[in-house]
Amino acid sequence: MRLSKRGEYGLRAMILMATPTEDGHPPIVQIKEISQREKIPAKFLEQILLALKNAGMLHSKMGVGGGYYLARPAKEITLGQIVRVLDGPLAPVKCVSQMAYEPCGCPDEETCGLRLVMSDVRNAISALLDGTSLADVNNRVDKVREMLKT
Amino acid sequence: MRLSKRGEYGLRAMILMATPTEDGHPPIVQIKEISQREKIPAKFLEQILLALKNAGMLHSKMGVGGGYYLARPAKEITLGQIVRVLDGPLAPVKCVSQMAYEPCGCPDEETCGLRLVMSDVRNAISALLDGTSLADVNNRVDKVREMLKT
DNA sequence: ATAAAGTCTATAATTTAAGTATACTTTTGA
DNA sequence: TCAAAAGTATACTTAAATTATAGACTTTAT
Repeated sequence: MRLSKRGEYGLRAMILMATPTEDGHPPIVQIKEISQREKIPAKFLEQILLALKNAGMLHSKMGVGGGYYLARPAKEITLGQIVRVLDGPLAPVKCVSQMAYEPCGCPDEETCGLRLVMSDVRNAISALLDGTSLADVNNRVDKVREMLKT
Repeated sequence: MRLSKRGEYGLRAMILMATPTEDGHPPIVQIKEISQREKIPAKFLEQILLALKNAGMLHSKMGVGGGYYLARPAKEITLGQIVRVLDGPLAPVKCVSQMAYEPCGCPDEETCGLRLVMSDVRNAISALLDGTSLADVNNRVDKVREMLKT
């Protein structure tokens, strides 16, 4: 049940880009900066951000002073969306996937025990990842920081 | 977040072996039979059952009339145990694994947003898989069968 | 014009997954 | 006692996915 490096790096990068700045604007961030701060190979990150851009979750600006920034407000981008773009469906087995259903070959799907359970697992994962936005993540981090300060 | 074929086949085989028979005994089942009923390549299944045996979840009997059977009652074997043997830790990232923790390299683990969320995901998966025994699965299948009958 | 950025595509390196092969041991029963 | 039925053990192969690197190109600000 592992998240790939691709997925992990992409999530880290998106969370970083969703970190609010003084002014209200979505911060514009360079690949190089993300790469250094999160210790992600720059060329690998490049591909990941490009995929996210092509999926419509990021915008970019070329040239001097350019970089990437969120295409939508942080509270409208969920972790589930990001993971699906980078790692594919959330479901542990294809036959319980909402996004990419495929039969799994059991004689009778309706009475397949594995399917019944894995369907619950997929729903639990989806509830968490589709229910958590980038803004939620950063709010949570802030709360933890508050707690630790005292 | 995908379950491997190894994990999937192993779960299917275990669920099948946990299917109760008339007498109370744990049924003894041959590789060949499981392989045919579940459409799993026999030689691949062989390795999977061996791993499960070496992990103490199955016993076996060699020779004519031999086969595999559950080492413990079906209600004492959880899906989580099986998945861990065949596919490794449930956690999406190593740094939230209970069984096989490893640092994931973020500057500060306590305030890592990804870690906070993935920890929830791992707990949700664990709650379901460690909370569901082979007996639970078959009871559930029986219930669905009842429902469909009417 | 030049340097700083992203774009695009190819390819290399590594790892993992999935499946096959083969030689062996144990047990039963004709 | 020996042949057939079963599991044991390990090695090997193949294919695919993952992770990463390389290089040539485009856009933009100054």
